[in-house]
Amino acid sequence: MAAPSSEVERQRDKERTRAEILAVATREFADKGYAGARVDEIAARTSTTKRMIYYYFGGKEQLYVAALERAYATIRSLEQDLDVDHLEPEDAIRQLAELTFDHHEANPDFIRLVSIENIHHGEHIARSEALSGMANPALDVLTRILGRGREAGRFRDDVDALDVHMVISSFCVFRLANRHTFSAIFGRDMLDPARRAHYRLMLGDLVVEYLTA
Amino acid sequence: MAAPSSEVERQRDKERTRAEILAVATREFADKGYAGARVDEIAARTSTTKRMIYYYFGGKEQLYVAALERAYATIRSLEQDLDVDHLEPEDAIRQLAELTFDHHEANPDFIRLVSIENIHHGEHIARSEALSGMANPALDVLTRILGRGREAGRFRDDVDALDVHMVISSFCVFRLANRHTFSAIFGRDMLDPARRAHYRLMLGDLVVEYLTA
DNA sequence: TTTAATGTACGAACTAGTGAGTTCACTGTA
DNA sequence: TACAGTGAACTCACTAGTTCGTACATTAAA
Repeated sequence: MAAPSSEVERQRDKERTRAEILAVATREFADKGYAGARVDEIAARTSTTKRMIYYYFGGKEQLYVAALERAYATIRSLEQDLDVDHLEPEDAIRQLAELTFDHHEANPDFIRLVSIENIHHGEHIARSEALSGMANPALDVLTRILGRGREAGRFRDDVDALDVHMVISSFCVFRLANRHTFSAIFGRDMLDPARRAHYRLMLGDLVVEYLTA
Repeated sequence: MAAPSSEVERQRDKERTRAEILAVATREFADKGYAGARVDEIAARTSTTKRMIYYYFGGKEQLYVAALERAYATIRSLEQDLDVDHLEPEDAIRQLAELTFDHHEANPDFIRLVSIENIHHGEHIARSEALSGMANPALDVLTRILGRGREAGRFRDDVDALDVHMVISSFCVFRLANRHTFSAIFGRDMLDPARRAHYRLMLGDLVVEYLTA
């Protein structure tokens, strides 16, 4: 048979097992919340057993923190490839906002994990060294864009990068995180594909009009 | 002794007991989430017993729904006394936004319950007749303001009241719902009283500049 | 052969919910 | 006015089922 000595088709694979547990746990925690998620359920959805969860992660809480850390790391790495320094400040802001819009929409589990972590008063993220120090690359980009816009006299100067980031995040996060109650009360699905372009444009207009006022 | 026949100091009081359970349950669910909240803990924090929770509400889930319904009703009643029809559209919008800002800040438990309900995919709110139909009075006000602004040629016409409501809610909800992770990652407390006026003004500017662009 | 990785079975603690009985306020009746 | 009757409000103790975590045995790989 084919190469049994190489990396192909290993039955016992530390990384593979860890990664599978983490992926399943992320889905489960994002779906049910920390208290609502069940370790036995997570184990059942993997090809391994509950014993392995405790072997690799130590316990339910550490598994949750690991899932949270991985989710943040994923989003951060996506933000890395953001190159808008060659654009006009208005266009750069717009592109940054739209990238955030796209990332959030493409990663609903991340949004849900963040909501869940906030329900728990951010106690885990505050304790995690990997997360509490993790800077946001998008913020540096934003700082540069704002600086260029202000120098050119085109942007207002009573807000900083974090304020603008907050506005963009608010919009993108709300659209995902609160869609269920919003839909139940107002009968409008904020994630309806037919409305996507409208919201995306709206966010860009919102931020740019505010900054250039 | 004084009037034993009147309403004073009743030991057995249906309404009082129900209300106390509901108040404690609201705090507990808002604090721990649905799955994280403990019926025994809720009972312990009341002056009555767990049996009474089942006697009056039927079960944990019905208690949660009752707490959610009461929270929404409270917010809606606050929105009732909103009279801005005499103001210029720009000022009216600003005042509406600031009222929402104030209400959300004053009712963190409501925001948390909504977050929690969204984690549960809004399954309870969708089933609740009391909630799924409950219209938002602020939305009617908003519709009128937008109409006046558009007629006067001062507001853009590519957004409806629900879109504007969404922007305002996004900002106000995010500031409360995500403050823990935001603070852990960026080191800025969005609820710092010193920054309150700045955010309040920022929200008004944001919406007005967008609408009048 | 040694050790890392894995599976099975189990237990201690917790948790939602209930069965059964008690107390209290009030009402009609003698 | 005394009092038995009644139903709502309430207490206590218990159980059936769940859930996290682990002891112990086993297997594959180095």
